[in-house]
Amino acid sequence: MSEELQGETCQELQAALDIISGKWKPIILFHLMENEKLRFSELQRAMPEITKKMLTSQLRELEYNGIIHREVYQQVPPKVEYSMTEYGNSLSPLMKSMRSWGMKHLQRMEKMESADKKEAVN
Amino acid sequence: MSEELQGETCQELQAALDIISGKWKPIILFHLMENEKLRFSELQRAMPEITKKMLTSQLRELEYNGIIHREVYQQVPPKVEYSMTEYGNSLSPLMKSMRSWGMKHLQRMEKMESADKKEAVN
DNA sequence: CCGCATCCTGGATGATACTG
DNA sequence: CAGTATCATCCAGGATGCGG
Repeated sequence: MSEELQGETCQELQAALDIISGKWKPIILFHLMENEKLRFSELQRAMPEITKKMLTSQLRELEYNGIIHREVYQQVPPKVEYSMTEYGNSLSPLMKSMRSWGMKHLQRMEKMESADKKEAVN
Repeated sequence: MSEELQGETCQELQAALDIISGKWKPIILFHLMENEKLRFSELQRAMPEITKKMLTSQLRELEYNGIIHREVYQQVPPKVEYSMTEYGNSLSPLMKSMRSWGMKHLQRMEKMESADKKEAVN
C-alpha cells in the first residue's frame, strides 16, 4: 500500500470535484456553457428552484476559482452578466465525458432495476 | 433558453457525480484502482480518518452501483475483500482526466495566491 | 473481523424580508 | 435588478456501543 499519500494523491481529484460537484454547480455550468452570457435573473429563471442566496454563493465560488467571469454594468437598474472564462471552458471535455458516462450508467441501472423486478416476481 | 430541461439534462452529470464525489468515494476508488483487492480492514488502515460506518456505507453504495465487487469468505474470523468490477474500471479514464485537470487547477490557484500576496504588500 | 443500530452535531441549504 | 441579512431547517456524516 502507498501509505501516507492518500490525502495528497486525491487532493487534485477533490479540487476538481469541488468545482463541478454540488447541487447547483453542474446546472449553472451547463447553462453558461450553452449560453455565452447570462444575467443573474436569467439564471434564476432557468433554475426556478434555486434561491438568490444560493445562486449568488455558487456564482461567487466559480468566479473565485476563475471558471466564470462577472461583468457589472454601472447603470440603474443594475445589470450583471456571467460568462465562462476561457479557463472555465477547459472543463468542457471533462463535463462531456462525465455526462456520457453518466448516461450509460443510468441506462445500466435502469436495466438492473427491471431485472430486479422480474426476480421479485419469480 | 432551453426551459424545462435543466434538471433532466443534468441528471446524467449528477448520476456520475453521485458516484465519484463525496468526502471518501474518490479515495476509496483510488485505493481499489491501485490495489486489485483490499480487505475491509486494509481500507480502514489506508484511511485512518474514516469511521467504520462511513466506510461501510460508501462501499455499499459503490457495490449497489456495480462499481465494486464484494467477496465474502465464509470463515472465522470473517474476511471480506473488495475489488473494482470491470464496469467500475470504466471510470478510470474519467478519474484520470479529472485528476490532471485538478492538478493544473491547484497550480494555477497557487500562483494566484502568491500574486495576491504581492499585491497586498504593494 | 466486519458491520449494524442509535443517537447527535454542524454545516449546507432554504424561506423571508430588506436595500442600493 | 441584483443582491444582502437573518433566521429556520435538514440531513450527511460522525461517535459510540453491540452483535454475529
